[in-house]
Amino acid sequence: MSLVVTDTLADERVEFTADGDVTLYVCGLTVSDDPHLGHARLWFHADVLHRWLASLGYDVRHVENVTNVNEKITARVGEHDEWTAERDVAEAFTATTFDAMRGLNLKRAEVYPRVTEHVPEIVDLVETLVEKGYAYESNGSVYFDVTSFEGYGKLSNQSVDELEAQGEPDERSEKRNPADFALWKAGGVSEAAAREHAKHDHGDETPSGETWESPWSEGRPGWHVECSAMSTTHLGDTLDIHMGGRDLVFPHHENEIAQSEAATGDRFARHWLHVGLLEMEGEKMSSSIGNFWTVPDALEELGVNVIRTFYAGAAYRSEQALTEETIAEAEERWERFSRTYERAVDALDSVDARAKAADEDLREAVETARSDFEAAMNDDLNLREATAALLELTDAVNRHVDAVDGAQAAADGSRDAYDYRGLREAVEASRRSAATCSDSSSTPRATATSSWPASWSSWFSTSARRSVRPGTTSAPTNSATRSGRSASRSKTARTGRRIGSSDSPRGSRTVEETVEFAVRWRRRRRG
RNA sequence: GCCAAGGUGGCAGAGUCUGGUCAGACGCAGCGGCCUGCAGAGCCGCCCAACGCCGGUUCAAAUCCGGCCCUUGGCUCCA
Repeated sequence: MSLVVTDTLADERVEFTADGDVTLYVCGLTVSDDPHLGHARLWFHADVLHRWLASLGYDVRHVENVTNVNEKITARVGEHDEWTAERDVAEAFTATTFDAMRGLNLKRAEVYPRVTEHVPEIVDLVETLVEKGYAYESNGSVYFDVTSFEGYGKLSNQSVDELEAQGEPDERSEKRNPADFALWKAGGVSEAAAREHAKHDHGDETPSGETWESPWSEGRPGWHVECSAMSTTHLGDTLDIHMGGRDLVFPHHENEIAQSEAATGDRFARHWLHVGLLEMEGEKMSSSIGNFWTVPDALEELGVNVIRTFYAGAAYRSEQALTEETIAEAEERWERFSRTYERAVDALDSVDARAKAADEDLREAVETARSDFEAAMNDDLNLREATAALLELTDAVNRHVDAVDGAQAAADGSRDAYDYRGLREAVEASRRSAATCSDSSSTPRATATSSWPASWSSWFSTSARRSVRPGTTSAPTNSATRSGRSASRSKTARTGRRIGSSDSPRGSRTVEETVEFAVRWRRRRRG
């Protein structure tokens, strides 16, 4: 059985094939703010894809860019005393981004390239495009001529004619066509742009950002070119998979295809995977809308286990709703996994676990779960279905342990036995099904019980044990106590949860307050 | 207006490619039972019945075709 994925460019489900190794490029973050759960949704699904491909035997070469040149970053220069330049701001948010990724237990990419370290490659790429006649210089800036690239619009199904008709003709524009896009922009960040994105008052000194020398002008890289330059540098001309948020299909990814394929003459990406948006009250979670929940805050509040379980509740290509209810569901699911895990471990370790005891129901459930899980994952990484398969297995494990416990408790004093092999196979099946390695340090008990904790929890977390018995975990992170508290938290205590970055200018808000904010914002926006 | 993704039960969310097994998965919420001193957890059952609307194709449509309505994202700057 092989993996099938939904490919945006082909506009259909296609069988994924590659020989030996897979090059995976994930369209990463612009580090102008704390990462939020919307960003993390992409990271999580890229992580699962990475793990699943590895389990299928591929050597995954995963690259994820860090865009650290942007006017939104520049706009925040001066917000704190130590933020004296664009790089300072970018470094601060790169650090919080990496912390967040670490906290979410993501497998590391091979490299996280930064724009600032790839300006020569970007200049090379732009020069190639100019030489080949796909780009032109205008007042020190360089633009890509969309009419020169035959396939322009093929990813987003737009025609150049339509795009041209939509654009506002501007006599003063440096562009030949309204739909052309910048590859190199002369000068620094404009005052208007710096002001628009600023969260504080610049006073007399409006920051203009870093600039670099180029054959055309001292200026800044264009808006889509960094992904082309960095992916090509690290993974070659043709990527196996290019992954990103659905909101980036146009123009970002469309432009990446145009400039990359025009420059190399080769296909840019064999497969395009787009992750659906995370919605909050019907709108996408977005820094600019303000309806966001930062990853650090969510980790603090929910713990990594619940967050990953939440993401596993919907397929990558679907949109997903973040509400009190959907979070509560993830908490319930995670706690259910954890409890069942505890019971299975206790039963396996018990003196009443016998190799000769056999529970056909359990063993059949193991087989079913194993094949259902694999089928679901291969079917376009259907995580909700895959999770369902594991939950069916928890049913069977609980049935088995219940039955034995029931017999033990019977007044007749008989001694019934746990199906050691069945339970152990549940462990093994889960491991093979999930086929992922755990990055976590193992507790002694986890080692003794083979890989169940590693496999089950690896989809969701670092260690299943934390959630139930925080005291026994060997990993000294605060998510241990966090999860432990979460397990015992009453339902009423869940309401009124604070969301939003606590140190953001907006301050901390409840869900209700954020929703109110979003509604007001939308009204204002639509006049 | 244009392009894209969607509109499935109280919620959430699979299924739509390859029409029938889909009155329908898994989970949450709700109800009942078992278990338990009680509760929780766990197990079993129920939840009396959902495929945006209209038309078409077909023996048969959530699934194909056409039209319409609605939601979200993108289409200006910016990555």
